[in-house]
This record gives sequence, C-alpha cells and structure tokens, in this order.
Amino acid sequence: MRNRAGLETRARILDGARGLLSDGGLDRMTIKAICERAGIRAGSFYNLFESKEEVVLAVVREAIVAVDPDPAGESDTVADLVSAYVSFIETQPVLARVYFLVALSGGLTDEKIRARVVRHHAERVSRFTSAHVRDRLDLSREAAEQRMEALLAALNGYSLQSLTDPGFDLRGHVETLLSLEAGFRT
Amino acid sequence: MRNRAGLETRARILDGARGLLSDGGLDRMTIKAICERAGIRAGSFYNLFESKEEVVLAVVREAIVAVDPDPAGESDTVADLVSAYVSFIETQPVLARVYFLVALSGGLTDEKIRARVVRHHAERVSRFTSAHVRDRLDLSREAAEQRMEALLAALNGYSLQSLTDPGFDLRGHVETLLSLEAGFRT
DNA sequence: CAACTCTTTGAGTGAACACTCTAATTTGAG
DNA sequence: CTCAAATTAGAGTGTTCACTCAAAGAGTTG
Repeated sequence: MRNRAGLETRARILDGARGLLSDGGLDRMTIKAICERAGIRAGSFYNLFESKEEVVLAVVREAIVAVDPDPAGESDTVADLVSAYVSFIETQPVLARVYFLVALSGGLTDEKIRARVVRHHAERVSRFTSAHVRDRLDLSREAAEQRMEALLAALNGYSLQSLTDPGFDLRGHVETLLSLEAGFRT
Repeated sequence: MRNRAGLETRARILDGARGLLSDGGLDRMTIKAICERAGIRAGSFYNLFESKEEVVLAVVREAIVAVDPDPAGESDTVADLVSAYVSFIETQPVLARVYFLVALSGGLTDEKIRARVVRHHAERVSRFTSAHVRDRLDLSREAAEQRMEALLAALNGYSLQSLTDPGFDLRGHVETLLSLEAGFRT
C-alpha cells in the first residue's frame, strides 16, 4: 500500500471539516481551520483534495445520506421511519441544519446540490408511502402519498423549529402528531 | 427636511440588500454588491449605516414582521389565517426565505434575532389556537394548541419545500391537507 | 448669496481567504 | 539498500472582504 499515510490524512481532514461545520457552521470552516484540526499545512490539504468545495460537498453528502438511516429497508413501518427521522435530528442537529440550509440557500455555489436535495425528498416521500400502503391496505397509493407528504411537511416543520429553539421537545410533538392522526400508526 | 436624499439612498440600500439576501443568501450579500444594486459607492453606504450587520438586521426584522399579515385580527378563522400565510409565501418568497434562513442559521451573529423568531412563532401559534377554539367549541385550549402547532409545522414544512422546489404547488398541497383533516375547517 | 450641513465620491487600508509551487522529507516496493 | 513515488512543509500568489477617510459636491436655511 503506497498511499496509506495519504488516506489517514484524508480522514483527518474530513473529521476536522465535519467538526468545524458542527461547531460553527460553514463560515468557520476555512482551510486554515481545517488544517489546524488535521495537524497539517495547507500544501498537504491540496495534495489530497482539489478544492475546499470538494470537502464541503463530501460532508454535505454525508448529511444527506445520514438523513436516511436505512434507505434500502423494505420492512419498515411508518412509525419506524418517523422514529429514525427524529433520531437523526436529535443526534445530528449539525448535519440536519446543513441539510436545511443547503435546501434553502440554493446549494452553496452548486445548483446540483439543491437538485439532489429535491430528489432526495421525493425518494423519502416514496419510501414513506410504500410503508404506509403496507400498513393501510384500504388506501390508494395516491391517497397514501398525499398523507405522507403532509406528514413529512409536518416533520420538517417541527425539525426546523427544534433547530431554532433548543428547548423544543421534538419527539414529544411528533408523538402527539401521530396520536392526533391515528391512521399514521400501524 | 435636511436629509431627504439620505433617506432615499437608505431605502435603495435596503432594497438591494433584501434582494441579494433572497437571491444568494448571506454569502452573496457583500457591501460591493449592495452598493452596485443601490447605485452608490461604498463611502455612501458607510455614511448611512454603521456596519453591514446593521443592514442585515434591518432586513431580517422586516422579514419577521412581514410574516404576519394581520397580527391584530380578532375575527379570523383558521382557514383565513392559513390562506393569509400561503399568500405571504407566494407573494413574498424573498422575505419568507430570509425568515427561514435566519431561523436556521441561529440568528447570524445576534442571539436576539433568534429569540425574536421563536417568540414570533409562539405568538402565531396562539393566534391560530384562538381562532381554532372559536371554530371548534368542543376542543380544549390545550388540544386546540396541539393541533395548531401541528398545522403550523406542516405549513412551514410545505413552505420550505416550495422555496426549494419552484414547481411545488403550495396552495394545492395546503388545500389537500385541510381536506385530509376536515376538523381544521370551519 | 453666504454659511452650513448632509451626501457622495473614489482611492486606499489591512486582514482573511482559497489556492499554488518548489523543494525537502518520508515511505514502501523491488 | 535503492530509488521512485507519495507526502509534506512553508512561503507566497492574487483576490475579495468590510471598512476608512479626506475632499469635493449638492441642497437647505437664514
């Protein structure tokens, strides 16, 4: 293995970038700060990455993937998916915030990122809908999709609020929502 | 009036800043870009504003106030309030985006702004709840509040999506939501 | 018209930024 | 052990940023 050291440095750079994003957002995520955390100089950074954007996109891609704890799951119930979503927001508020910021601000400098967020949302609606029709055989796919779009809108709205107001009880409110609309449960 | 010209320039600066914040977020909102839109030089900017932050805060304050089309209304129904909210998002997507960006980014450098957003949301929940108990006398205030928090979360989630995906039919989805949960209507 | 204040200009400041380049060093395969 | 490739250091590039300042210009008031 001829580039073991490089791979280790790569990992340290990504760790540093992720941590910075977590601590202070995109603004504090400078090359200098990343290199300090990784214990290297700027030259080493550019030996392993083409640009800062490449690192940002890598971390953002992590965030988008992380929103989906189990993208391949075929046996999840809606309640499982909701619980996984809430867990993500609770344990990874930083990535969640980045996800929403990217969605809102049009994707840093890159339009492709915004498109990816839109596509990702559509896939999630589809997954929730599949789970919902498994639970509720009386619903048409169209009706189930409308209901899941509404559910996801509410989840996103609650998440937005929990990111703004640290004292907000996200899981409690989501539980309440599920009990208001009992049909969402299995 | 000894400072008429200054007031006009001030307005042009705020217009430019608002547009920039909406189009490209805080990153694109530079002094140079603001001055270009306002048709002035940097020196004029600093004759009228202490700092860039002052302009950002002014625009944000605008956005927060603008989210409430009729804060004093006492006779509105929930459907009226929902319709007003949708109209705001449709007609003022710029301010709406700013509002969400501020909520998400933790209030720029100023903690007071974040607190203001949180307080504003609480007031809106209260107004929706008052309207809901007027419509549905069978509900307790607590039950009505839970329902209105869920409704507002869904509205915020839908709005977020419409700001991300220009093709999203916000009013249609909100209509669907209201018909799914018929109790929201009068 | 004269005095004064408000407004605008436009060059200029230093700091921070992403990024480059060359030369030195380390490393692992042969 | 040798040597080429991978890795690193560290000074340096040009650009952009928010912001300053002295001086010229414009408009209001007495």
